[in-house]
Amino acid sequence: MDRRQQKTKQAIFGAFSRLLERKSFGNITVQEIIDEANVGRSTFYAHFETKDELLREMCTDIFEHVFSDDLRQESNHDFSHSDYDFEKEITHILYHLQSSKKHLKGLFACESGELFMNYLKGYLTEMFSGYIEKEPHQAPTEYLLHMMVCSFTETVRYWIAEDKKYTPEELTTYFMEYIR
Amino acid sequence: MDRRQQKTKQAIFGAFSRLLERKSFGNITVQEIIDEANVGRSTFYAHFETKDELLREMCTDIFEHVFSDDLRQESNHDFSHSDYDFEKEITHILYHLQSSKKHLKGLFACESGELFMNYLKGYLTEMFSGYIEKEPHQAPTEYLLHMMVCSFTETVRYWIAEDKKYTPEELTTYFMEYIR
DNA sequence: TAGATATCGAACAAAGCGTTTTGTAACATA
DNA sequence: TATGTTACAAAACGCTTTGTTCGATATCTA
Repeated sequence: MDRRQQKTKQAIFGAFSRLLERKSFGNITVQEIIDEANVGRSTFYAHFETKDELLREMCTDIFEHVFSDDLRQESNHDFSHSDYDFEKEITHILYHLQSSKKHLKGLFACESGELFMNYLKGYLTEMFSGYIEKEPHQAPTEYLLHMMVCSFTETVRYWIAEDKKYTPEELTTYFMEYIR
Repeated sequence: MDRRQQKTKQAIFGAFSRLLERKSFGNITVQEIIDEANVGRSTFYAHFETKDELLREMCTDIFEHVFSDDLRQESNHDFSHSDYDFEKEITHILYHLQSSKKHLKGLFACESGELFMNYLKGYLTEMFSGYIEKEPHQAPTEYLLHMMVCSFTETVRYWIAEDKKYTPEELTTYFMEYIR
């Protein structure tokens, strides 16, 4: 890929990410993005059809980067016999997320987070479904799965948004204690 | 208040709510709202300065309606000795929410939900803080509070979004089981 | 009924969007 | 190093949406 294209794309991603930290997605204009990124108008549209497309692409980029090696394992998650494996996987994911913290902050902070969140939730739903049903419960499995997935994304949100200084291991402990 | 104003405001609230069920807040135009509500352009702007203002006003309306009697109690929530009271309060809130289901669906369904969610979370944070610290725990209290609040809003979202046919009592049971 | 006021409808400027064009600079390659 | 290719900046464009204004009309209140 052309060096110029890389630079432009990175400039736009960076600018967009920075803007997302202080404004909601809906209130950010293309003009602001290209001003912040210092690229021409036509250049922006050469790379992205729309603002939504930019968001989508940034999300997939990050998601694929964060979960690339996990996805390669063909995600055969079966935690039915081992709490330890489950915890290890959680910590593993948190490490990945930590390394992408810079861009994630904007994505988790505001309304636009929905999109990346949905990627994450899709992945987690599959992963967590192996962990459920270990103990008998009244609530529908579907409900518990939904709640566990949301609890995890909210844990991450709590962690990222306020720059909480916990290690992935600490956070895993807290999370496991919460969902018991 | 003038009967015409009431009718107009209700027409706009209704139209907006219906649109929110099928489109995200950012993609709804004022034109669509006034077409759906069947009111003139100038009329809309006579009532609301902007689209965001409409959202804000609808949220406060619903929130105040749902929690009006609870708020009057000066919210002296102290559940330190009684799980029963806590459960009763939860069920109570769910009943209120159920009665406003129509408008809430749009607010919970999409990106715009953030605003109403934040009202709700503010209220719940105060309420839940009395329930925490009953058992010793490793995780920071702040974290647990955040998680409990989010768990509740997610429970409601799960309930509303998919028109799950649980009674407030059933849902309370599930929620209490989850947060234990 | 009379006076007040909410609404309608149309027209308007301003801002944002997405496209197109032209000239220039950075690139890959031979 | 020379050459063709590609990405970029800048400006102009038509279009959509926004938010305002104004006079005419319908509907309220008292």
